[in-house]
Amino acid sequence: MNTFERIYEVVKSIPKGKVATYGLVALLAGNPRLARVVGYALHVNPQPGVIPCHRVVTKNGEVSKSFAFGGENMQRTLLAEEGVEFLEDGRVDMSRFLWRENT
DNA sequence: TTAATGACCTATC
DNA sequence: CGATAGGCCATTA
Repeated sequence: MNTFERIYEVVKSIPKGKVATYGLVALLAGNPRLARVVGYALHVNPQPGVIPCHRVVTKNGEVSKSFAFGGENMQRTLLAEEGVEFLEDGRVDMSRFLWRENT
């Protein structure tokens, strides 16, 4: 199992209506320092539609600008459709929708 | 193998 | 609070 595949598995394991941070995915992937690699892995996104990259946000719950595959608004909309609420700052409500293993 | 890049995170000014 | 610098790991050329 390569690091990338592990990251993909983790990202795909993110339940609907919740969001995960790069650091969290990296942590579950094996190393908490893989945050950058996680972003890189999602960057290549070999399986769009299968990998909910829109559920991955930064630790601050903010969506990466470079992400904007269809506009930052797009990602927000997708998450909103899943039931994820947003703060007035335009960030995801990490305190409530941050994905956790034990919910 | 070396050098360079990155959808990050943390610390400091 | 906003901006800058450094560090971490893996991938790619």
